[in-house]
Amino acid sequence: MSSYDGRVTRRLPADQRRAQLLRAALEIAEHDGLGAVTVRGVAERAGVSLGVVHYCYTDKEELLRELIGAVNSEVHQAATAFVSVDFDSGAKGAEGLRQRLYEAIDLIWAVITASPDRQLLTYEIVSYSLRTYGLPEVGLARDQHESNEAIVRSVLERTAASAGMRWGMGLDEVVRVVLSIIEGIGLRWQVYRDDDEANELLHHAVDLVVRDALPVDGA
Amino acid sequence: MSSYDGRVTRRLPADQRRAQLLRAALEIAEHDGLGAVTVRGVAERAGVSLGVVHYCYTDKEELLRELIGAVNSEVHQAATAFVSVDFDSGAKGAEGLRQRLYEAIDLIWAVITASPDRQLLTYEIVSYSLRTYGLPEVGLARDQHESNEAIVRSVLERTAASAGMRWGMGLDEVVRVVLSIIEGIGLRWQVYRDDDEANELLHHAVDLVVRDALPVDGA
DNA sequence: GTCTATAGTTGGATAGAC
DNA sequence: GTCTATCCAACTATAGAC
Repeated sequence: MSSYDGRVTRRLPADQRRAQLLRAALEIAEHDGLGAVTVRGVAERAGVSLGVVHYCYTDKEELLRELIGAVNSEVHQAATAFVSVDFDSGAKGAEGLRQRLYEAIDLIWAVITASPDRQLLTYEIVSYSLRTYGLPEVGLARDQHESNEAIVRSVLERTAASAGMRWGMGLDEVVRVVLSIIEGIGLRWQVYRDDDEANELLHHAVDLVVRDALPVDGA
Repeated sequence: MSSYDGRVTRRLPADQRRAQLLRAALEIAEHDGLGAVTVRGVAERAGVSLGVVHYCYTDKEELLRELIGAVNSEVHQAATAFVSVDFDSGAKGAEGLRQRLYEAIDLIWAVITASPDRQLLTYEIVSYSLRTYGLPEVGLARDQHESNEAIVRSVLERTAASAGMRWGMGLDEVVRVVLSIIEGIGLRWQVYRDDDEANELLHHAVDLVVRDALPVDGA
């Protein structure tokens, strides 16, 4: 028996099987949507028999839960990678801040649009979590938002500091507003797939937000 | 045979059956998600035999297509109703504009949060349209956005005019940015369901946007 | 023209083989 | 410990009854 990528994989230890199955599930979810993930489909894609999936995962829900966890973990990883990006160079003042934010937003946007299907999947995860577990336990959906919030916070904090500015409405508030704007533009982009428009909107958004920044006392 | 609401409905003309079935489908979609809509479930909820659904709708896809159309049509109706809301009274200038926008955003937000499940359904419709029909024909998903865009445009146009202001970055651009902000905050609200936070974010967003407004020449 | 009874497919889960 | 063969439920769709 051989898996979809040609490797012969008879009798693998459960740990490696789980990883292989998870990868197959992720590919299906990304390509055809979370709703298209079936136990049978995952087995087929991984080139194993149906029961193998149920040997590695007690039921479908556990598989999906792990799938969502994997997506969140990748989002989190991308977020932490972002913290090491440098925004220290450039002019001081509002104009310097604007330039830094343009740069940052271009980077963030590049990550988002690199995989539209993956991005769409994250929206589906939100729906799924809300519909399946309800409000009490939407933790799965929140993890994503918190990672994204960390990126935005890091960017807004450091760009402002290095430009000698501070946020008028308070860091937490700007962070949430900016994150919402990005998410909203992301949603709109899913529907229209107009890269130029999205880029324009993001820059307009930066322009609006920069107006909230004030010089730090004594700068 | 009696339907779920108690009315006896044997041998109804197809038109009325279609309407009844559509309503049942909508209720299921709203309550349990678009993915939970099954031909059987719709039949059961409407209190009719399974085949009746297939007599009224050739297949499940046609039913879903009509369901989405119905949702879009309701969104559109809500949008047009909004055009008759009056923003003509109040002070001139930036402060007057801000007050008008607060008022308008509160109204819009009330509509959105009146039915969270319905709101979540609209996100699911976007995913479904994209996954099922692909980019070539996402018209179904775009209809919603266009209705919403019409509301926002109408509001921004009239509030500014009546406050004697104009939009610095151009009406089309502000409209798209504001719509994106609202959608983004809506998405965030789905995850956190924090009414106070959402309200605060919306007001912050208004504050940012108002800074873009300029007095009209000769005002 | 409207609805019932039936068929065929796909899905999740398990008992038992190796 | 790992996988195969089998089961049963739920789904979409149709043929034919009234």
